[in-house]
Amino acid sequence: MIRVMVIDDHDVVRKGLIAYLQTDEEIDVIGEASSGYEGATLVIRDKPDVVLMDLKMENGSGIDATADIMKGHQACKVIILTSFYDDEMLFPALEAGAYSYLLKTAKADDIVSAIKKAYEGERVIEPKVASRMMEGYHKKEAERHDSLTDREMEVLLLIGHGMTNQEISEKLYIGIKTVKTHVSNILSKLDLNDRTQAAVYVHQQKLL
Amino acid sequence: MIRVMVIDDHDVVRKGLIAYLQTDEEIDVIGEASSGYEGATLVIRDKPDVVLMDLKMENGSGIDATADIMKGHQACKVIILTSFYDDEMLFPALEAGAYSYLLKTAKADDIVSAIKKAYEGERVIEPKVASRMMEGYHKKEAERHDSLTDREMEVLLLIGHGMTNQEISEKLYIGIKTVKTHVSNILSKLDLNDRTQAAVYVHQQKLL
DNA sequence: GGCAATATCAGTCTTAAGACTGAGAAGAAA
DNA sequence: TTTCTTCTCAGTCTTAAGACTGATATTGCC
Repeated sequence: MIRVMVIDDHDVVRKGLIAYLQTDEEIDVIGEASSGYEGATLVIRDKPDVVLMDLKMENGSGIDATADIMKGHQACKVIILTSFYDDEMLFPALEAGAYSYLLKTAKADDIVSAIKKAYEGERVIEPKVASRMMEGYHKKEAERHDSLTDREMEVLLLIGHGMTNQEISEKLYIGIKTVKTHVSNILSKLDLNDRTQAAVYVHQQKLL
Repeated sequence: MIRVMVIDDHDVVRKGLIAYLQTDEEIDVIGEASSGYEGATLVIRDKPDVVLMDLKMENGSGIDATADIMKGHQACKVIILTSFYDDEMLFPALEAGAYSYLLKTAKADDIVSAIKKAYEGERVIEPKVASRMMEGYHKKEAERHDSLTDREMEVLLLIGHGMTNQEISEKLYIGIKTVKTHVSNILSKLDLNDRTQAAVYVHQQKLL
């Protein structure tokens, strides 16, 4: 039996996924969690063979949770499940220790298959995503140098929501001076003139 | 038995949802579809009591599919399932004939409950969404009356390009004071706080 | 003619933005 | 250990933004 844990903040998806997985004889769902933090804790305690992890969750991202898991239970195979539009997260996910990377548009049986393959030591990277990876690789290689840090990207996305520096500082629990520093660095790195152009950038690059 | 059909282009979600629903004794899943078009056809042919419809699908939206269904099988209760960020689709959905409107962050049992309620003639509108609806209602009511003038729309789009007041004034051959007046009126009419939010608005409403 | 909507612009005032300089702390990498 | 990066924050200074009030010209409508 492959011991599996499902982490997804969408109750519908999680319960459904579990119900479907239970129909397979080789799979045993030993636990579930609705947040990355809770999930990481459970994984380290119960040490499942495979974890199905939603990438985007309200309380803490799947990336962070994956990184936490790898610290406490390195043998675990984390399969990232993601919706279509965040394939730019593939690299951070793999870097954090994710084993496979699937789109939610994948067939349900592909998920089951990916679990079994992961258990046997074979990675599955969604073809669509993999091809984009190759396209974007060289570009990003050049851009990466003077690219945004994690924190800066975080701030940039909040600007893309239309937030002021004050609001961002409250959201991130940091000083407004710090936010201003981040914003200045963002504008400088992306060669933009003001936050409005930054917001436009976010939407044109479909970062949101 | 309540005869249910599930329409969702995410195979994981669909299969999972079905597997979960089948565990309920009162519910019988009689069909499924991975696109709105295919789903509408099946619904009209097999006439289920309740339809679970994903709002965002790759091939044709859930709104259109719902409208099609209501033309061919009006007694059908369509429950819209949606992710968190498209509550602006509530009105179009209800207009198209949707019966209930749930977020995917809802508990799995809430979905089951919503199906039973729909079958018995009771609507379920997600509270979070409903409250926003009330907020947005008057706004939209007022918006249609004194929506933006041609000139204001012109200015709004330039803001959406990331231009400053100075640049806009040069582009339109008018004084910067005039631009400021337009901007103030735009922000007031659209209930926004600053030009950054205006730029975000432009892109979210796909005006550019 | 009178009326309403629109577009234009002035003046004043307050504040958020952003540039620039400098610097301390933590962590990773060499 | 030293070095580098990142994240944090302070202080100063300049300017663009935006609110508010008020004014004039034009157009179309009743």
